[in-house]
Amino acid sequence: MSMNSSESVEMYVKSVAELGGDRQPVPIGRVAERMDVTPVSANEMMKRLGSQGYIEHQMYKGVLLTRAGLTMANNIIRRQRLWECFLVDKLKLDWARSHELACDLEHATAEEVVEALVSYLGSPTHCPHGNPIPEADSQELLETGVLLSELATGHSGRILAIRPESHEVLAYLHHRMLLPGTEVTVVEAAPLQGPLTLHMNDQEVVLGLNLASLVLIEELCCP
Amino acid sequence: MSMNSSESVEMYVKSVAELGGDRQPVPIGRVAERMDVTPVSANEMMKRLGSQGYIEHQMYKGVLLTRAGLTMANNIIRRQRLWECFLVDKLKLDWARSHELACDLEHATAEEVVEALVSYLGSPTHCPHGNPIPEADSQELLETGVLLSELATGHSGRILAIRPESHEVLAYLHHRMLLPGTEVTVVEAAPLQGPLTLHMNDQEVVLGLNLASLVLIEELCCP
DNA sequence: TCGTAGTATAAGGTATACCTTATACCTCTA
DNA sequence: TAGAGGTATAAGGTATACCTTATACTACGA
Repeated sequence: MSMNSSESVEMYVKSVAELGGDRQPVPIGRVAERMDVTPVSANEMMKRLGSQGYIEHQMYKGVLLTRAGLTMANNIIRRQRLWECFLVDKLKLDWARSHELACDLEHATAEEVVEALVSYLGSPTHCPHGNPIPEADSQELLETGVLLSELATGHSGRILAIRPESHEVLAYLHHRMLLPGTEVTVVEAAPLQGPLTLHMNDQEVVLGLNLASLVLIEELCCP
Repeated sequence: MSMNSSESVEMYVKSVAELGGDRQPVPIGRVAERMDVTPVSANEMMKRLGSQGYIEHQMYKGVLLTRAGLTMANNIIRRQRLWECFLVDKLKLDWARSHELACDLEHATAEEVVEALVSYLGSPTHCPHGNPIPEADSQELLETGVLLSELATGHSGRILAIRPESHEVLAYLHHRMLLPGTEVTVVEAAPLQGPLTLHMNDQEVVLGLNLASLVLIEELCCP
């Protein structure tokens, strides 16, 4: 019962959570991609995480988070999003950069710092990218909205959140003003996984489908 | 020319600086003690730091910081003391705990965060324990005041700073109200490295000599 | 159903950062 | 000046977290 979760272990558990490991088995190959390691390395680590009780490995299918794993993931995500709030709201740092800066800090943050940060920030509920901040030791991974990539042509919605994959993605979306709160309408969806054409802020914006799948939308029923 | 300074490397360089490696050779045994590793391990690491140009090893005498080493140490100390200010002034966390909490954060802090933190905190000049915050890339390790352990009997002074060795030490001194700003008079110095008897806040306080050597004093000429 | 893409495991290697044990060596003090 | 205590190095071990190469196995689509 060692409470030794190294930075590496924490990053893997967070990755599994962000790949949906709380609901469906996540293929280890996906984890390897996300962590930028070889499948062999990811496999080794999954074995370790399994023996430490954070994941359950279904052969040839993927890994699922256990309760302990989900709790750990939520606590890491909690820390990260709180730091993002601090970096953006207080330090006025770049919205797109905040994600990776917070990722460095999240592993070095004691519980008492997290709780003090919560009060200091006024108990924020969402990070600057619109993602919900889990409660401490939460067992559920909150999901908001539908993917912009799955919004039907002609339909409208308001951007709720951006899944913060990388600095690159965030900077790109920030530059096109695809930010939480913005209203968008899908004008056209090109065939063969082609890009979406969106109407927003009285402008037309063309967005790749993979990028659109990182944008979470609250569909507006009466546009 | 790799800008890879691992947490371990950073901690060793900081230790050497705090042991006076900017002025006199620090015996590697002292470094080993401070880092809580064996002399053999410290020796291995000193070899690496030497090859990376952070220290200079004088055989059987000790290690000295190079320019690069001193710059690194100052930047680490700068980060730590800034975080201490944030933790104590903004988050209202424990004065004694802030040192080690900041030590965790200091290695995970990007340059842009440091600079944003400086503005946010209003460019503080000293940490909550009274130690000066070095400028970015500073080449000089600032020293303030004289050691309380070297204050002559009968003399008075004002506490400038506490050398933050450990949580234990800080908690002890905090409990006795030995804080920056307090005025103290040395009433008696027991022989054979015995404890000091101090007069402060209309009370008598007895303090071990080793502890007194962690307290920095501005001597008051006309008590 | 066959093959391929993806998944699993074995074997062996690297780098970091520690450890122990043993030996040699220097410096300083009694 | 001799010995003790501290310092240096060699040799070999551990754990983590990666890697490559090779082999085997599974699942799924054509």
